[in-house]
This record gives sequence, C-alpha cells and structure tokens, in this order.
Amino acid sequence: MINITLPDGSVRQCTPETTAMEIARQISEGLARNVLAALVNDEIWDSFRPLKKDCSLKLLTWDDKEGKYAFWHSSAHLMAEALEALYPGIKFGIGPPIENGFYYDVDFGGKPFTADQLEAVENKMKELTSADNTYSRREVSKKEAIEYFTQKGDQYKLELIEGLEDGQITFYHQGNFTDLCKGPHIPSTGKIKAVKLLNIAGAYWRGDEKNKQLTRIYGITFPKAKELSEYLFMLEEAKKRDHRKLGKELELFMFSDKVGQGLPIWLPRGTMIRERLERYMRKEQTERGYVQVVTPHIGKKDLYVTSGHYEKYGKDSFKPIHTPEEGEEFFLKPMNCPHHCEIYGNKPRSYKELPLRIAEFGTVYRYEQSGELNGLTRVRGFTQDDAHIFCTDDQIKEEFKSVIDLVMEVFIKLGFENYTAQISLRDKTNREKYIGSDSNWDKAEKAISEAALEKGLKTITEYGEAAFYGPKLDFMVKDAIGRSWQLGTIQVDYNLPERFELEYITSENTKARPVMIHRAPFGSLERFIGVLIEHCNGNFPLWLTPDQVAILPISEKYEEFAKNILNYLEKYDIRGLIDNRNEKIGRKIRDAEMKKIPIMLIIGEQEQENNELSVREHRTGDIGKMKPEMFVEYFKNKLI
RNA sequence: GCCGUUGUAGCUCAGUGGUAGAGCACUUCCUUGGUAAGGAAGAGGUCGAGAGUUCAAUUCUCUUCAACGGCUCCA
Repeated sequence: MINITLPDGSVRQCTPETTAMEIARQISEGLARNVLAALVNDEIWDSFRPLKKDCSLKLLTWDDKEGKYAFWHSSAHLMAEALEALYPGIKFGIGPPIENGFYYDVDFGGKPFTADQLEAVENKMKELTSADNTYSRREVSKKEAIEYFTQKGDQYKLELIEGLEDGQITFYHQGNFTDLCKGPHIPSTGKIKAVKLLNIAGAYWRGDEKNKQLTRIYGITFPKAKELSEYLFMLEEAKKRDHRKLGKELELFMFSDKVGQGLPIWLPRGTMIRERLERYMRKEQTERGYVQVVTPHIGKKDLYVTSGHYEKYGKDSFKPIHTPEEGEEFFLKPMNCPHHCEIYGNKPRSYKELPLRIAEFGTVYRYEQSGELNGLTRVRGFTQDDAHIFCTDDQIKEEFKSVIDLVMEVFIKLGFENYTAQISLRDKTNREKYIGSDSNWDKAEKAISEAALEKGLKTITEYGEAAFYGPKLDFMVKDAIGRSWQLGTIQVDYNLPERFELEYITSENTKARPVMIHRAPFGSLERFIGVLIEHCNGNFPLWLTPDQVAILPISEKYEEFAKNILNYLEKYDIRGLIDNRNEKIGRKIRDAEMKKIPIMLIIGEQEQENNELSVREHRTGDIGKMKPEMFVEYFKNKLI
C-alpha cells in the first residue's frame, strides 16, 4: 500500500497501481469527469498513470493552467492524427500547447497546404473526438524509438530522439497515431468537445532560418462548445480594438507607400495625442531635474565608429547618406546616445554636476526587417522619450530607482495595470558578444536587481536578453490580442562613456569615468500610443483625447450660440469642435459617439434662452443641463 | 529577409477573358429637426505597379511594391 497526500492534507492509502483518475473517482464522479492531468509531487503526470510510490497529488482540471496545457497538447496530437489520416506520409516537427491553444509543425513533403483545407482537418478531428479514443503512455528504449521513426521516415522526430537520453523516452498513442512525447495527456479524445483551427504560417524547423520551413497549423480546442464561441467572440472584439484599425477610423495616423514602409505619418488628431504625451513627460522630467536638448537626425559615420554601433549594426541599417564631399558619410541616427555623449563631452564636467540628466524627444531610424513591421508597434522611424543620465557608480542605484518611479507614475496615469518588468542579464555561457569588463557588468547587474527589488517590482529575470553594452530593465505590456510589447526601458551602460572617453573631476581633483543610464518611460511614442489605443479601445483619457467636447447645435439657428460656447470653453483650455452640418441631432450624436468624443454638448432653443448646455457623455448618455460655468467645473473634475 | 494569404471608389467589400458594382463617406438640393443613421440627386476607379500570353487582361502567367498571419531578427 502507498500513501497519497491530497492538497487539503488528507492522506489516502491505496495500491501502487492506483491512478490519479481512480482517486478522483473515489472523491466524486463529477470531479473524475473533469480531471485532465495530475500534479504528482512537482511533476505533471497523466491521470491514467499508476502512482507507484508515496506522493502528494493535486488533480488538474480545465481551471488549472497545467490542465489546459495537457488538454491542448492532446489536441495537437489529435490534429496530427487527423492530418495523417487525410495526408498519409506527411512528417511532423513539434506540436506543443501554447498560451491560447496549440500548434503542430508539419512537412507536407512539398505539396501545398492552404487555409481552405483546414475545415476538412477540423471535421476529421471532430470525427475522432466522437470515437473517444484513449491516450496511452509507453516507455520505450532509444533503439525502439529510432526504429519506429526510421520506419516511418520522420527525420524530424529522429533528430529530436538523438538529443534524448535512453530510458527517458516515451511514446503516446491514441487511435491510429503514435508520437514521441513526454506528455502528459488527457484521458481520451472525447473530452475535446469544440475544435477550431485558426490559421497557418511558415515556421523554420527548430527556429533556424537555415533549416527547412515547415507549415505551422494553429488551433484551439475547448471542453465545452460554449467556451469556443466565447473565445471566438473575444477574438472578434480584440480585432475591433486593433490600433491599426482604430488609427484609421479615428484618423490618428496613416502610412503611405510613397513615403515608405514602417514610417508612420501622424495626422492632426494623432499629433494632438503625441504632443500631450510629450508635454506631460516634459513636465514630469523637469520636476525630476532633467534638462531638455535637441540634436540632429543624422550624424557622421565617425560618431558611430566611436560609439561602436557602426561595427555592430552598420551593415544592417539604412545605407549611409553621401554628400558632394568625397568620402563623407552620414547615417540616420539609430539612437540618441552618441549625440548626448557629445553634449556631455562639450566641456569639462565636475562631480558637482552629476547626475546630469539629458533628455530629448529624439526621432531615430532603424532598418527593421520588412516582415517584422507592424502598425505602430514595430516601425522604422520613431520618436523616443529618451534621456541619458550621466552619474557616478554610487549614484546608479538611486537614479535607477527614481526612473522606476517615473515609469510607474506614467503607467498609473495611463491606466496600465497589467505590466511586467523584465530584468535582462548576460548569457551565462556565451560572454563573447558583450562589450565591457566583467566587473562592470557584475556591478551593473547587481544595481538593477536591487533597485527593482527595493521598488517592489514584479520581475522576471532573463539571461541572455541583455543589450550588447549593458543589462537592462524592460517594462512589458500586453496588447488587445495578447501580444506582449516592450514599452519603457532602463539600461545601464558602462561602455559608451568609455568609448567617448567621458570624464568628470572628482572632489579629490582626480579624473573619473561617469556611468550612463539610458531610459525611456514610453519607449517609443509610436509603440506606446499603439498599445494605448488598444488598451483603452480608442477611448482616451479626457486629458489626452484629441477632441474633448463636441458641440452639437439642434439646427443652424443656434450656430452663433455654439461659437460663443466654444470660445468660452477654449478660455479654460477645453478643446472642442462644432458639428454644424445640416443634419438632425440624432445623427450628430451618433457620429460623435462613433468618433469616441468623450463629451457632447447639445444646444437648441431651450439652452440658448437660459444660457445652458445639455451635457451628454460618450457611452453613458444624457446627464442633464448645466450653466457654462458649472460645466467647466464639472469638466475640470473629470480631468483628474 | 523567409513561407503563406491578400490588394477593385475615401472606408468596408461584391464581381467578370469583351475596359466595373453595392453600402457607408463625399458634393448639391429639400428638410430646421431634441439624445446613436431624415429624403432626393450627383460626383467619384489606369481594378496596387510593370512586363508577358491573347483579337481582347481588372480577370491567366511572371516580376515587383505594399498590407496581413507566422518564422527569424531587433541598438
């Protein structure tokens, strides 16, 4: 007999052949129906695997992340079985569960596979779910595994097996399909009640572009049909708040083939948002002791040779700009820091000047690969709310903490609650690719980690994600469709001050090298606004929105009154427009609602006579009449 | 950059080997209307660009540009 400890602390005795599923059944039939996998000690197991030894056991259902993963992993196998039934002879790469669903990489052997074939696969999968085939696990020797896939002719699986140790290899089987897999899997295919294959895309084998490109098929499944329809509805909703779509509808920005790929053009309404963000940031920075500068959009090749960017990125960036002068080359600036280093080096600096915080809304240009461009979130020309803090070693941590404060202030102001901070450190094994000394790196990495800890940030640490010149702390936010984007960033740099030979005079009248911190709370204004659009679904905070108020006269007769009101509001810094089209009020309201204007002021005979405004709020409706003075008061209160 | 899909009016999209259509938006006129679409008429397209096949190409083929979905990359 063995002892099984359940999460509530109770212990059950049973035979070593007992499975998690049997225990579930002992507890209740309902639970047994919902069990997808089991957490045995700290490993995730199949619910149908004999427990063998004393252990702790947690039953996993759809409500557990691990339960979902087992479910989707099994769904990937199910899709593979369906594909193999429909297209015999195809080869399989990997087929893991992902955050929302699963995929499988398939080699169709040169035959095309297009999206309109997905439905047939989906139908086959549904057929296989109604067969309710059980999943089973089998430990196999490496030899046996190799034999099986050699006979099947699947070179990808063979390659995977090569990397595995004998004795650790398992096969999973359901229906007519056997796969190399470490599991775990759900009990049977019948649990999968709803199937949707979403899209197909190319993916390199093992993520290496030198390898063959396989067809990746993405899908999602659910234990209830209703959950699928809810998910699909959610996807539709997410599409509606896509910043590319809203940006077009609300006339915030555009792209032009003639101007070029990845080069956003800001329309008047979008520019208003940008400028308000800039103004806000400038104010915050001034309060924190930053000084503002302006530098040119180009710089001589020499500048980037000195900074090291030329060597590292010269080949992959925009081609140099040549002048009539023989041999003279300029580059579009990919970063502002070299320019700022020149500002620092403009005169001798004293320790009394440090920390010196140089800020600029600097527009930079980077030649991103064409396939990587995406709306405002990935562009070739963008403006950073950049600043470089030159300070002493001892000041790093304090400066770092103050920047973390600033970033959090910005996120709170704009309603981003769901962000994570990522600490990016060096690759533990390969240190070749980094510039700078080991001791400097160690110091910087320590300062970042401590600052983040002391500020109580929720962080994850990633090794190998550091920039080539220093470790960094990035703030990541998710967009409407769940994609994660980096916004704010703080980076320590021991490298550039050295390359530019920057110095300051210490209190002992000796020379010392400052440390540089790059930081950008928004990151890029483009990306920030892109994510912000999706975050608030185009309903910007009142202080930021392009048009705060729409004045809607009932008819042409009240146009004069409307103008007076607008003039009055402008005196109080309230931005508005008058809709004086020859349309009925219902129509004007509808259009203002569609344009997501936060406040509508409806004025007609009654309002004109009593010098009043009928106030209507976006998405809320009529909230009654007010005197203009009262409205200003009301508006100011809403701003906070 | 690579693979796949797409490209027709300002927007969203039908459609065809015989040089194009809808809804909305736009313009004009009628209507002067009270909280999410008043009515009528009109204008608007080198069918992404270039080349080829054909008597004839927006439609078929190739090239190219761009967008989208991924992969790879990212100072």
